[in-house]
Amino acid sequence: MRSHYCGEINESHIDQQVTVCGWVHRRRDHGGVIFIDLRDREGLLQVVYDPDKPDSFMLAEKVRSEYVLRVTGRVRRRPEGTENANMPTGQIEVLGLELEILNHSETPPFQLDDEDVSEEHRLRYRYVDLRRPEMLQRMKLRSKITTEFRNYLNDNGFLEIETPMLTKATPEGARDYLVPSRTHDGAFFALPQSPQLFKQLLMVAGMDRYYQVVRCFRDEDLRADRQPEFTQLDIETSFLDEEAIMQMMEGMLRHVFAQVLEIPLHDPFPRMTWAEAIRRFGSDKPDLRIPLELVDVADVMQNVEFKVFSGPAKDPAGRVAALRVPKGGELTRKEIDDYTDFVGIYGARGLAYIKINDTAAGREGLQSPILKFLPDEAVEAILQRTEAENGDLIFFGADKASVVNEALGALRVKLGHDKGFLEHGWQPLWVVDFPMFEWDEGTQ
RNA sequence: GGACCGGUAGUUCAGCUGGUUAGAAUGCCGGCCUGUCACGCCGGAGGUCGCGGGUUCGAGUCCCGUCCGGUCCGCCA
Repeated sequence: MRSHYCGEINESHIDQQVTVCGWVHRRRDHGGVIFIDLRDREGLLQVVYDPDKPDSFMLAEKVRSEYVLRVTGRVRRRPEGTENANMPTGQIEVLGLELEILNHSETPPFQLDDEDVSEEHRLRYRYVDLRRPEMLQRMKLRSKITTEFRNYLNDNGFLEIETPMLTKATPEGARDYLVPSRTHDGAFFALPQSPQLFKQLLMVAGMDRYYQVVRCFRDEDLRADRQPEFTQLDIETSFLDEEAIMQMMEGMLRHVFAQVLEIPLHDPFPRMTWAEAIRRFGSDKPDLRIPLELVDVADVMQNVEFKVFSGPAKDPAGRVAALRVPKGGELTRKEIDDYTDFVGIYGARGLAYIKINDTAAGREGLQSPILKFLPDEAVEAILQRTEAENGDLIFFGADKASVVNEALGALRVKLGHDKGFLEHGWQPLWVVDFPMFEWDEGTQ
């Protein structure tokens, strides 16, 4: 019978006899003394075996990584100078009196403390991967987050209600996952892309405030951050206006961040219209941790000789924008070429730039393949509008507005990560006043 | 559906312009070690270089095909 978790034993247990069960995280055999770090869901505990107890000592010599043990022993303070400050249980240890090997283990397919194991391998041996303390922490974090969502919503009069999984197709736009019916030959269930219809039924019925931590399914191709099967917090309310909903949701996020991470979020969250987000960041979900912004320069490009710029500048559906990169002058030719290829993915046909070496030296202080196409007034206006400083670099996008937004928006994020512009912390933001419709440009 | 990157000991990787017996770290096995905590020291085992074909005197390396994995675009909110 286990008396304690490994990780919960501390100085208050000194001189007590305890029985712990867990996995061998590591074994250090010094010939005359053997240390075993025993692991369970609450942490690590050092167990010591001396030759004075020959039976258990001989067993301890046979122990290998990931064996499952039951250990009975006496908690004691570690000898002076052998404490381990890096371990929560580092002030104490258990002197092993008895040892039972509950299960042997084959050599693990990878080391649990190896950070570099490929995801493919970790998934193949998921039963080992899940033993890693990092995975445990993530599971605990997830559990804590959903618990705090529930706490907040329950306190605000919400009902947690489950909705069906095996249903009819409720088209959201994605492909449905289908499940063949046993009883109706040739018919299929569809797995829900979201509980949309069901929660609306609940509102019609007067349930008033509903939420669900719910699995949803969309049969579309994956991305690094997008899986076909995922969990969302689904909410529906009746008789609340937009303002009340926003405040309630803000309150929920502030509650969860405070309870789970002890991070205070802004109160209130800043708000930005969709149009402003697109204009300044080229995205309807801008990452405000990156301090780079798009600046419109179409008006100064309308009459330049350079048709690549003047064309989109005159086109009502076009956009010409600049993106200033602080200290971007340090970018190498190869890096600029790579970024040019990068924006090509989004349909941009090129990536013009100006390096600013010395703003006081006029055109002589600038370096750019397109400088010869631009009159002084245009160059002047660009430098002023982007607030360029010596050592900066300005990228340009000129094309259909959607191409410029997507290309420079993505470039902005990539530069933020590549060049260390990403500021730490959390920047929640409401983006409001989305358009009701968008053009389908039929790009296939 | 498309573009790009990758596949070499158990694991993570190196292997240049083709050239002797394919290396490192870690893990594993054995030996030594009574205070370590990524213990240390000594020794050892471990490879269908994803697969198939081609070029060549010679292919891990070059070419073609194919399978698998990843990232992104399309798609998806």
